[in-house]
Amino acid sequence: MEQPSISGKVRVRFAPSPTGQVHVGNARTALFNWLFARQQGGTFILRIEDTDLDRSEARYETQLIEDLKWLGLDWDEGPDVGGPYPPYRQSDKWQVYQDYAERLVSEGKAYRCFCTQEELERQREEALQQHLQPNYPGTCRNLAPEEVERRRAAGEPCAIRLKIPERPIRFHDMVRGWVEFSNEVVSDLIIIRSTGVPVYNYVVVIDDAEMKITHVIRGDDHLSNTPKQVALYEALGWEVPEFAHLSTILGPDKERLSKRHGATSLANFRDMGVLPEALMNYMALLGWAPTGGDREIFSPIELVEEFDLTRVTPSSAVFDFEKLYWLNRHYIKVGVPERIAEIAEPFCLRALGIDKPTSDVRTWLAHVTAALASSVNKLDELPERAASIFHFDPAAAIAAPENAEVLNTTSARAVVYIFVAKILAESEPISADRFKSLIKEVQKETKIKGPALFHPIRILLTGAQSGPEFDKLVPLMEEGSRLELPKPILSVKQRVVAFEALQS
RNA sequence: GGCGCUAUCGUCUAGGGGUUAGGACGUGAGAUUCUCAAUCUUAAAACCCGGGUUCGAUUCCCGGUAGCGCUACCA
Repeated sequence: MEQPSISGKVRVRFAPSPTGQVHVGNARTALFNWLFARQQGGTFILRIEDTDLDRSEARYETQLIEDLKWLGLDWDEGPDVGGPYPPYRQSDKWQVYQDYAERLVSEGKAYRCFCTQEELERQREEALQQHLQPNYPGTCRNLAPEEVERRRAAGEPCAIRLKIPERPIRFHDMVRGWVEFSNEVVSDLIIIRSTGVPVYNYVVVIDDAEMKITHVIRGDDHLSNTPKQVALYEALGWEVPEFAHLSTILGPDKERLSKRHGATSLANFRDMGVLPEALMNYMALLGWAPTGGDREIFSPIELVEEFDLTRVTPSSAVFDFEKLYWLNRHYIKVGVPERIAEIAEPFCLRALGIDKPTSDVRTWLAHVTAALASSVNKLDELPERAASIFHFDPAAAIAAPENAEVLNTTSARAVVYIFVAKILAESEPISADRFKSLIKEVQKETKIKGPALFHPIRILLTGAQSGPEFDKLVPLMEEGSRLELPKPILSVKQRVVAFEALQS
C-alpha cells in the first residue's frame, strides 16, 4: 500500500492543554512540529486544548505562550495571533461539535446510547474477568427510531456513540510505518457525553479537520487512540491526515520523565540558566540524528535545514542532563557576551542581594560573567563560581583546618610576610599584570614557587584553596571594590588589610 | 487480561546480510594549570534471548522476554 499523498501545503499544530507548565516532552513535540513546518514552508499552529475546563486556567495559557516563545518557537496561527480558522481555543466552539454529531446521527453513522454508567461499568468488569477486550456490547446500536424518540421524550439521558466499522483500521505513521488495529479492539465510542460535553478523541478530529491539519505530530501515548480518530475522519467523509507519533521521554530510571526527576518544564530550565538554543539542540537530538550521526551541534536555523521527521527514532529516550549541560556550556562559550551577561545577571543580583543595579554594577557583572561563565554548566552556578570574589571571610578562612595546615608552614609564613608587605606598599587599583609581577618578586625573594607559593596567597585573598585564576580574579576584585553594594566587594589590598588585622 | 509500540556501549544515537560496529555525553588515564573548572590527547565500554531464511545474521522473518502506552460518558 502506498503512503497517502499529502494534499496541499503542510499545516501542523501543537495542541497543549493549558494545565500548568510546559513539560519537556510536550516541548519536544512542539519543537518537532515547528521544525517540520518551517522546513516544509508550511504553517505552524498553536491551539489551546481546554476541553478539560476543570484543569484549565487562563493564566496558564499566557505562561505557555511565553515559555514557547522563550524556546524560540513562533506560530503563524494561534489564540494570540488569530488566523483563518478560528477559534484557536476549544471552549469557544461547542456548538460546532454538536452540529457534526447530529449530522453523524442523521446519517446513521452514530447513534444515541441510553446505557447508564453503572451498566457499562458492570459489563466492562465482566469482560475483563473473562479475559476479553472490554468493548461496548452494542446494546443501543440498533434501537428502533421510535424507541429512541420515546425515551428521549421521557427525559432519559443519552450519549452519542460513533459506529465503528466491521473491518480493521490502518493508518500511516511517519515514524513507525503502517499500523493496523483489528476492529475487535476498537468499539463504538462516545463522542458526546450525556451531559452534552464532547469527548477529547472526537474534538481533536473536528479541530484538526477544520483547521486543515495535514500532519498530526504528537506523543505516542495517542497511538492507540488513533484508530478511533481515523474512524471518525472516515465517518465524516474527510481525508485522513498523515500521523507521526513521537516516543516518550524517560527519566534515568526509565520511568516517564516527571517532576520526580528534577527539572522538567521549560520554565525550570530557564530558571536554571539553561540557554534556549541549548535546550532546543538537545531536545532535537532526543530521537533524531542527522545522516551519519556524527554531528551534535545544531543552531536553530541548522535544525530547520537538517531535521528530517522520517529519521526520528520510534523508541523512547532517557533524558540526559549531563549532555544537555555540555551543550549549554558550548552555547555559553559561543554566545554573544552581552546576551550571556544579560541572562546571567539576575542570578548574580540575587546572590548579592541587589535590587536595582546601577550601570556600573551591571558592567562589572558583565565582566564577571565574561571571565567565569565558560567554566559553568548552567548560569545559575555563576555566583558559586564567583564566590571568591563575592564573599570574603578571613576569620573563617584561617579557622578552617585544611587552610591552617597550609598557612602554618614556614614557607607559607615567609610568602605571606613578603606578599602582604608588597601589597600594602601598592597604590590601588592593582592590575592583573602588576599582580603577576608582584608574585614574581615574592617568588624571587623567598625562592618559593609552585603550590607552596600560590596556595597561601590564594587562601589569603579568597579564603579557598581552589578557584579561578588570579588573572581573572584580581581585576574583578578591584573593579568590584569601587562599587556601592549592600555587601561591599573587597579589593586585593582591602583583603590583605583584613587578613593582617586578624594576624596581630 | 487484551491490543499496540519499542529493543545497538551506562545514556543519546549512526549503521546495516560479510564492518576493527562509527560519533557524542558521561567514566578512567595522561597533558596543561598554583588549585578547581574548562581545554586537549587517550582508553575501556554495545548489537535482549531463542528459532528460522541464508554460504553468512547484529541487520530480514517468527516466537519469547522486558519496558512503555492505550484499553473511560480523562486529556
